[in-house]
Order: sequence, then structure tokens, then C-alpha cells
Amino acid sequence: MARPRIDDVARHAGVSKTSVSFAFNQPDNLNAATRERILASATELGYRPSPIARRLTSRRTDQIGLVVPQSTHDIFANPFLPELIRGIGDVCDQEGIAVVIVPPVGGSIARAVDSALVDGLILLGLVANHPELEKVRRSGTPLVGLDVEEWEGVDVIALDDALGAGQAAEHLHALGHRDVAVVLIAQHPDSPVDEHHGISARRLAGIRKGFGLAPQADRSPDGTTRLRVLTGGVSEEGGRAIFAELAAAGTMPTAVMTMSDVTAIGVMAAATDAGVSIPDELSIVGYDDIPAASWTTPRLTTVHQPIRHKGRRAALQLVHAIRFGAEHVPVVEILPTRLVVRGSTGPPRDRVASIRPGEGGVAAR
Amino acid sequence: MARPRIDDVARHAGVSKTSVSFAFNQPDNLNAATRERILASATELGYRPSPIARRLTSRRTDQIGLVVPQSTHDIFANPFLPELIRGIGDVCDQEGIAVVIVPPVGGSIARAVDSALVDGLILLGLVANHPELEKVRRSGTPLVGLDVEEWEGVDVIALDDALGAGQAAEHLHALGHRDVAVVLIAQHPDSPVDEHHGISARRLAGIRKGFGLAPQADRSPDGTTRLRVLTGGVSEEGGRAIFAELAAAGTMPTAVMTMSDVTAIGVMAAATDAGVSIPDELSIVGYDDIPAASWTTPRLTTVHQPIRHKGRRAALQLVHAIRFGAEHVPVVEILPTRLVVRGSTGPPRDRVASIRPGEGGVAAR
DNA sequence: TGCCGTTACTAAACCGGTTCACTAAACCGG
DNA sequence: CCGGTTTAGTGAACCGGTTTAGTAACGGCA
Repeated sequence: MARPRIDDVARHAGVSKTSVSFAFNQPDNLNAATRERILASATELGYRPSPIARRLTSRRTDQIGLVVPQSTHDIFANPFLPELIRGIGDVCDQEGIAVVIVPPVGGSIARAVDSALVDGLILLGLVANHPELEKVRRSGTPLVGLDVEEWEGVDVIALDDALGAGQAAEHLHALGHRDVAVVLIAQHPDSPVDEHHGISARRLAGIRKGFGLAPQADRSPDGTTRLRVLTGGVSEEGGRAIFAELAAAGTMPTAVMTMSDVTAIGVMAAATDAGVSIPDELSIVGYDDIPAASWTTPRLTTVHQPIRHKGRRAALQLVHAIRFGAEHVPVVEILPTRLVVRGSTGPPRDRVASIRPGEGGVAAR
Repeated sequence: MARPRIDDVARHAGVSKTSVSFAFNQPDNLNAATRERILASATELGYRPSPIARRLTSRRTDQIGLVVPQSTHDIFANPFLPELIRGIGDVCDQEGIAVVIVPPVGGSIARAVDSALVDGLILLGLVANHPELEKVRRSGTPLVGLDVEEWEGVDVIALDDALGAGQAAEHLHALGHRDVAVVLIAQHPDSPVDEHHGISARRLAGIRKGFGLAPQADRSPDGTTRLRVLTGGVSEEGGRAIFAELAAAGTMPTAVMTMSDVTAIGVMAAATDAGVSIPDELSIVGYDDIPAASWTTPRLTTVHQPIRHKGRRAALQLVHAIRFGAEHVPVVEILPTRLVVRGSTGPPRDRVASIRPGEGGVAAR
């Protein structure tokens, strides 16, 4: 009744287990008749070589892991992830490698990594000072870091975060926005955003520069320009919560910049529900340029990043690192971003009236 | 230089390998001092128990596979999938089980399944007469089928496809639509849709009934009602292609029904680009009710299905099947669907003028 | 002192395959 | 008919852990 093993087949076919192994893996080593007999026995007994045992000798799992910093439920609320996986899949499908999602187990990324059945890992959204990062590196598995700072001996595929966010900030500044909410990424809702590390910190620096502010300042010396720095979850709901927070604050900013399109879409949806017109009463800028960014009305102004390409590059580097081991030379690759101006940004309302009544959106796409 | 093995640690710490194993798995079997010494040796040598070897004795991989009928690239173009995975993740994260994406390898699902490193499989989008299905079942791994017909000895989580699609059809019929395009799912672009099996066939049957047509008919006897049955890819691009196909056909239908929201969104985007107003000139109905269905303007009328719940149920049944083996009793569960009427459907234009000029949409969130 | 139950640890078997080193028989050219 | 090569197949070692069964040392108790 138990799963038949290779010895069972060998006995049934009257051969050694080596021959059974050959029948499946190196048929040319066997006489055609013998091979058929073995395969027939295997079929009759319902035998299939154990994938695990096979992996033990090959010492490869033919799997790579995508390490994400949050639960599967939360992380897949962001359409960025599927888009990234599409890129990873382009490489992995080709190579016969399966992709495993590796969320933290019991809150610990290191523990998840230690028990993960993979030949290599793509690390997503980990800040450089993450306490478990060094442990993960010591695990010995090949790593590719996405959106992390340069990292000794590890491949890194990242963006020029400050630049992309800075361009968006300049765009808003040029339109006349002086009171802008900036929504950073709340990774763990309870822990505050690190001002010195991570994606949010780098982008915030670019944004301040784009608005002509001093490095740590949220207001200009003359008080005319003001940044409201908030944090929100990366999901539609997170964006809706941000809008509610802003609406409850009394005065609304004239624009909102988010670190992800899905958050921006949430802000937009909540604004629309509340009868706030976009972009006249509120301009919204996203980040990523996921497909859904052009499904909204108005379409979302956002910082484009080549998500699928990023996934492909990460997978390619990882496959190379796995294949060539010590000979592999890690790469740090900064991918280009660009601001895509669509309909969700325009001059703030008080200036609209004096320039062009009616729709103040900037046409695009 | 090679990865240290358990024997290396044992030698270094001056104990047997059993003790090293204990240090990691059953610390209570060891004197505290010994345990610390072993762990120190392990750290010094950079030792970590091989996840594969571990799995060989435990005979569990602690992974489940999500078998998809297309490439990772194509399948993740549909936001349905991430939503499903969120549900699966709710269960798997809890149970310490990782989720693997299992696309066909070299076109063969059976081959992918045979080499998959999993304790069980969730099968997505496979028709009951799929040639490899029986092979997959014989692999002996626990299975849960999503959206398949009842299947001997296998858990099935599905929808009442005919009912949900039928309600949408009735809705369009009641609005006055008589010339409607129905976009079925093109699984393999080259192979025609099976009229008798699979999701598309079941839904089409419901649609015909909803329009008052005979079982195999695409026109009513009096010729007033007409269904144009097409197939398209499940992606925004697929939807855009469908619109192009319709636009090239000379006369446009007054409504389009699709089998997925993402296709509907593609149709809507292409229509908007072409200056076709929705729903006045073209009504659009989707299927699934993914989050993005309410990000469009107008919001998408669609058949809601409980996607995340479906994922959770599938994962729960699978975990149960894995845990209880022969004692597990397979279940067939039909989840409810409901039509959600939003803004993308309205009376066809020629009737709009006589009823209510201007926006003809049916309001809804 | 002798018996028993813990505690701490170990040798050997086992998980289910693949690979290495080797042999017996068949074949082949000179 | 002989030495050398090919074909077909085998037993044993190995992949890297866990588990089983057992032993030695020690303390407690009658």
C-alpha cells in the first residue's frame, strides 16, 4: 500500500536498482527490451522516482525562492509583485526552475531562509540594516538583492530611487504644489520608517531635493513649501486610509506622492468616493507604473520602473551565480526610471482658475 | 571550502553526528554545555543542516504546488492569480508551508508535476478531458482541483459557472442587448475551445439560457438575438485584441461579455482609446471581480466570485488531504457567485435616447 | 551493596535515489 | 583463435541528514 520504491521495481522486473535508475535517466545504457520491461513494471506498480531523493544526489533543488518581507496575503496585495514574478518566470520557465514564495516564518526571515528548499534567493524589499540580513548572507545560498544598497559580494538590482522620486517632486513643484503629502512605505505597521536606510529614505531625500528643501527639512526656510511625511500600507486599503487621515487633518494638501501605484490608486479611489476631484483638488503621483496605473480615470501619473525587466535581470544573475559558484562575479545594476505624466496631476486648484478653467490634467499615454 | 556536513561538525565538536542532529532538533536530549559547544562549532564552520537531506527522512517537503496551465509570464498577467494566492497564503503561511508555482515544463503538465518538490497540488484551470490529467492523478500526490467538474477521489472547489454567467446574460438581455459578443478563454491560442468541457463551455451554456437561446444556438429562431462567440487571451492585451477584432468586423455588438475582468478591462481600455463611450455605445461585463474591477471608470459590471476564499478553501482541503492521507474524504464544493452591477453596463444606445439621455449607467460601487 | 531509573551520548540502520568501479558476455578485425 | 573494444548490467559506496536501539555513567533508594 505504501509508495513503491526503486527496489520494488527492481525486484519486480528482475534487475538491479541501478538498471531501474538507468531506465529513467540514461536509457541508452540499457537494452531496449530491458528498458521497456522496467518501465512496464514501474507503471504497473505505480512507481515514480522520489523527487526529494533525486535532489539529494543532484544537490540541486531546481527551485529559487522569492523572499518577501511580509505575509503572502499582504505582499500580493501589491500588483507590483505579480509583475515582478512575470519577469522572473521568463527566465525560470526557460531554465526549468520553479519559483517558491518565501514569506517570513513566525516573523523571522532567517528561519524561513534556513529551511527553504532552494538553490538561490531573490530578496525583495529588505533594508540594508535589517537585523537578519547578515544571517541570511551567511546561509551560503546565492543571493540577489532587489532595491538594496550595495552589498558586499551580493548581486544587486536596484533603481536610482532618489532620481526617480526627485523627478516626480520637481514635476509637482513646477505645477505649483507647495503643500504635499509624502506617503512612505510602512513595512511593519508598528515600526517607524528608518530615515537613513531603505527605499523610503532614499526616495524621500530625492523628493526634498526636488522641492528645493534642505536634506532633513520638511519645510522651506520661508515656510511656503511644506512636506507632510506619512507612512501607509502598500495596498488599496492603505491608500484609502491615507486619504482618510488627510481628510481628518483639516486642511488637505494639494498633492499626494506615494511610493507605490497601488497606494496611489487607493488614495484616488477614496478621493473620488469623497467627491474630491482629481487632479483639480488633489494631484496624485504613484510609483512603479504597474499596468493598473493606466486603468484608472484619470490615468495615474507615476514613476515608471522596468518591473518585469528587473525580475528577469534578478533571475538571470541568480541563475548565473548558482551555476558558476565562486567564479560568479556579483554585479550592481541600477535600472533607469522615468516620470510618466498622465492625468492625475495638474496645477493646484487656486492656480487652475487663473490659468485654465475646467480640466487641468496633463494628457498622456 | 565545500559546504560543511554534519560529520564535519561532529568531528569538530568531538561528538557523534547524532548529537549534532539533537543539538538542532531535540536540544533536550543534550547537556546544555554540550549543546552550546556543538552549536558553536556549527557557527564556526558555517554549518546549516541541508534542507534537502532533512526532507528525505521527514518525507515531507512542506511545500505545495500551484499548477497553472500556462507560462508564469502569461498566467500572472491576470490579477485573479495573485488574489487566489493571497487566499492560499492565508493557510500556508500559518502552516509553515511554502507555495511553489508549477508551470508546464516543455509544454507538459505531467512532467512538471512528476518532478515537483511538493506534498500536494492545487490544479488551476484544467479541463476535465485534459489528456495529461489522468497521469497527474496517478502521480499519487494529494490533489485539489479548482473549477473542474466533479472528479473521482479528488477535492474540487468550483463555481456554479452556468448560473453566474447566466445572471450576467439576463442582465444584458433585460437592458435590451440583442447583439452580444461572448469572449471565451483561449487556453492554448492554437487549440479551439472545447464546446463540451471546461469553464468556457459551462458558462456559455448559462449565457445562452440567459438570452433565451437553445442549448447550441447562437441566434434566436426569429433572428433578433445574436451571440458572437470569440476566444481571447486572458490579459489586458487579449482584451484589446478582442476590441480590435470587433471593430474590424464592421458592425459592433452592443455589449461584450468576457470570462475574466482583466480581459474586460482590456476591451474597455481599447474602446476608450477609440473614443467609444461606455456603456452608451458598448456595455462590458467581466467575470471574477478582482480589485481592479472597481478601479476603472466606469467601474466594471462583473460576476463576483470569492477568489481569496476559494484559495483558502483549496489550501485547507489540501492540507487536510496531506495530513490524513487515506482517511481524508474528498469534498466537492460549489462556491456562490453573484452579479455586481456597476457602471460599465447600460441600455444599448438606440434605446438610451428614448429613455434617458446622457449617462445610462447603473450606479454602484 | 545491589537494583533501578535517569541522563547523556553513540553506532548502525535508514530515508530513496544516483554514481562509481567493475565484470561477463558478445562482437570484431587481423 | 586471440586480444581488444563495446554492450549490458551489477554491487557497493555515496548524497546528508534522522531515528532506532542500545550502552555507559551516575544518583537515589532500600
